Amino acid sequence: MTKQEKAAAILSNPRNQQEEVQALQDTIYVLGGKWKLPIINSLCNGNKRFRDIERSIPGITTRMLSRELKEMEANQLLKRTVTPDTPVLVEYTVTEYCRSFGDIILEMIKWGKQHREKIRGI
Amino acid sequence: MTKQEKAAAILSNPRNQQEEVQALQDTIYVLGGKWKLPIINSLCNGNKRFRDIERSIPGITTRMLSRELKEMEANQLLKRTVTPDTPVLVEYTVTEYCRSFGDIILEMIKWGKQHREKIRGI
DNA sequence: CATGTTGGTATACTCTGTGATACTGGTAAC
DNA sequence: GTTACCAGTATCACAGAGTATACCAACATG
Repeated sequence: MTKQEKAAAILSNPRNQQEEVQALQDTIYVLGGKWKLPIINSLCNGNKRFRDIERSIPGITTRMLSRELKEMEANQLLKRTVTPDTPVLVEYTVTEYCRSFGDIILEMIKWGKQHREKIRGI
Repeated sequence: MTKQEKAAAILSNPRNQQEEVQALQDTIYVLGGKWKLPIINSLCNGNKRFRDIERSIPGITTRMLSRELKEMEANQLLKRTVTPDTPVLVEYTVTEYCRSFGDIILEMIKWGKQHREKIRGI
């Protein structure tokens, strides 16, 4: 490493840190709250209908689910499809964009499982 | 797949889903809020002292930082070390346990960066 | 024809996470 | 001796996230 390279590294390091904090905070903002990740997870697990999603997420209320679904639809994280047969069928599906959270969700599930084992193990 | 295997798969599937939602919600609970992940990230980046951590996280207030550090210390996510030289030196470091969030944080930073690029690209 | 399901909305309430501001006691630097 | 840094604490205040409960219209099931 030359002198200039060192200097560049030193100077660029704080910028990278700033960038990373920024990126992290952005993600936290988009996924904010108790419910968005569980909803995405539920959809990815094949649940498409309102009541199915509701039942698959312990603790969520219809109001919260309704609000979050709306917000996430507005943010292009999922698609709402109405099939006007009788009875009307409403289906929610994740967008490709939303699928990009897959790795985060998997890591979080992994952590949660390990955590439980650890606690149980004590 | 035999009949029994199929049945077992069908029966075990909902249980796995339940388990996964549970794990996900546990993780969300532990990492809840705007600040815990940025704080862990900051510590992992080498910041140890209160004001350094504070400066490294845009938007955080001393009050929030103080609260979160206390809570995280109580939950064994980090260690507080006081060196009673004059002036007193207080240092925070992550525990091994806390390091297990590393993968989640990396995935979230990755997502945040891609998100920014995507938005900039439009 | 009473009951249950679906896809939600309406209203009212709690509460806590977060922010803004100020302050403290000790040390160090200028 | 005034200013600045460290490691926080103390109050106050608020929006909005989340909860609880009830309700609706349309259809299906027994």
